[in-house]
Amino acid sequence: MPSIKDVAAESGVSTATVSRVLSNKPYITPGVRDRVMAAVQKLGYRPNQVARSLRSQQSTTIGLIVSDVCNPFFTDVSRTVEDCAYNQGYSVFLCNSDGDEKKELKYLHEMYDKNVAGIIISPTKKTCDNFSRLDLKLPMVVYDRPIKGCPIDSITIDNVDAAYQLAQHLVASGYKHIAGIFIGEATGIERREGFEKALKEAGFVQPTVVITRSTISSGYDATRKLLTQTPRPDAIFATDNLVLEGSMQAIIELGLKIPTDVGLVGFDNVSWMTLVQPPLTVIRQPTDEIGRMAVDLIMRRIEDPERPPLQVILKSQLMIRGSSILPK
Amino acid sequence: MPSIKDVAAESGVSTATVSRVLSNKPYITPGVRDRVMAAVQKLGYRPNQVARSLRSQQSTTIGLIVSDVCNPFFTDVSRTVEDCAYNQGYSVFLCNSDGDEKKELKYLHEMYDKNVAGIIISPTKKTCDNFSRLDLKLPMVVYDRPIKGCPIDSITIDNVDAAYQLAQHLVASGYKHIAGIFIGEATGIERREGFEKALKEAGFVQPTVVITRSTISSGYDATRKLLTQTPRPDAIFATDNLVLEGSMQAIIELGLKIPTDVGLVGFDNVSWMTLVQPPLTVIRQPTDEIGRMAVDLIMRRIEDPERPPLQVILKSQLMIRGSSILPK
DNA sequence: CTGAAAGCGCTTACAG
DNA sequence: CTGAAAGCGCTTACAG
Repeated sequence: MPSIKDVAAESGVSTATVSRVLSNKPYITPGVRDRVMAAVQKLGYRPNQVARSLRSQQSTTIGLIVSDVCNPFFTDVSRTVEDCAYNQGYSVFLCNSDGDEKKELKYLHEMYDKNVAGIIISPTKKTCDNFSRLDLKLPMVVYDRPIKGCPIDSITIDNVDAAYQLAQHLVASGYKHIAGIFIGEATGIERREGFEKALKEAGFVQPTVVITRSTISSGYDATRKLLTQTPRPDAIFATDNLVLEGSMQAIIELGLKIPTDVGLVGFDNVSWMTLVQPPLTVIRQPTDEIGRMAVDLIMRRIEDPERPPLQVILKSQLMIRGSSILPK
Repeated sequence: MPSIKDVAAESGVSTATVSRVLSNKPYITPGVRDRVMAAVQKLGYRPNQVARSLRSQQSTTIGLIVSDVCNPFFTDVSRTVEDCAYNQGYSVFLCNSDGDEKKELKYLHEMYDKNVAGIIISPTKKTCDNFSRLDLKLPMVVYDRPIKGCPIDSITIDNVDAAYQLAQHLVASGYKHIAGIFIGEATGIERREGFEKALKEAGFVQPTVVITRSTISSGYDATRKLLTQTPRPDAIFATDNLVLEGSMQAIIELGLKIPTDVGLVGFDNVSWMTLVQPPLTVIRQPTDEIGRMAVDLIMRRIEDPERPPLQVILKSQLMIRGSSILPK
């Protein structure tokens, strides 16, 4: 592979000049620019990004840490991030933390070592709690989860309010014994808060709450347990699409009917949710907007490390469908 | 951030020795090793991967090109690739080609410029056809799609046979007018071949075949068209999970019943497919095995660029469910 | 077993 | 407007 030296030799200028032409620096004599470009063309020269990155201490890679790209919420966000990054000439490093802070930390360091331009992350609980101690000296944007005590660019939805509305909707539909399945961290805490608020306002003294992990199988287990106890809940509120999927599995297996035996609602609007019978009522998160905004914020942070951090709260949307409507 | 010079100064040895200790090179006096490690610890030194990569012409990054990470087949493969790579000390660069060879080529070059250790790719049609002309001089593993006229490590399933079995199953179930929806490239061609073979053997002279793109909406459109013409097909064979999802949408919208009005089968075993009524009959692809094998092959190729290429063909599995069983 | 020195392929003050 | 030279932070023959 030709290096910048070969291009310099071919076009009869110094490597400095070749570098300047290629970086679109000003003050180049037009004839020189043409000669350099011709040499580049002729040799099929492509600048070595590793050398460029080492020397300039910059790069065109951004790191993206999700808890699990197989969760459709994160899949969608990742896709949008990748698209937007691509449009800005950046590429992305994808890592799954699995909610494991060890893994997350290892990835954060690895990204740092590889000199990424910035990191977009949905952090684990520990990292959320101790964000200020992380101190990676790198442009960072947090999404999906709230960071405490540290001014940083972040993108979230109003989870308390969204959960509140979703639970209110169940109440308004006439369900009397509503159970919620949440995870004990991140968005789970806020969603639980909104859920409990709505139920208390409706006069349900002690709402049933189960804490679990964000997987299909734990949603399944939790739901099975809930629906085989007495009194049996007549509606289930699932904290996210994975738990919701597990819940639906369990309900079907138990031979119960949605929405009459059990109402079912949750978070995340995944395409299969309108294919099942009945279709599922959910809070739709604006995954596109989240991804787009994350790239936007990280780019602006890379450009100006000193600008004041932005806390963006995006609108979510209650999608009412058959799974939560009791026939009169 | 401390550099190797600082560690050398702190431990009273040369940078060469520090480098040797950190790369676990042999012939280090134990006392020296300890002093260096202590200095590393004390300073919190982390080797700069960019510098290391530039100098050694190696790296611990592998590139992964999928057509679209939002397609659950690719999501699953990507996740496994990331996991396996992580276990080997590698991280992954994820890119979506969208089946666009321009984008794909740009990414391939970018990966080359960033000095990745190797690339795992499900190539576009054009790249499949002209693989030998690509000539990136980089370890490569191809998956999902067949490469012609070029010995290269690859991982596929026997799509012709899988489709043959799936179509045979429809025939055996008693469907008489079976239509197939395929894409005009990649796996679509082979799946169509197996489909047509089974139908011809069953005496269906001219099987109905529609060519489309691999998206939910094009599956939807194709199915709507098929099911509103006369004679109406009594079964639909969808080339992948996205087309299958669109098909199901269309069938529901038209008010037709599966499996009685229309049988429905396809490729890819996605978790929602057992949640819908009736659950869908599909060919399950071993996404885990594919991802694991891809990383395995790329590692072995990185280790030994000269080893003879392997063409791995993995077993798929016919999962018979309610969507293709006509009641007697 | 260890160090001095060259060099990976660029960019960037500095000088002219 | 351009070039000579230094240097980003490592690794690696080479010599001892």
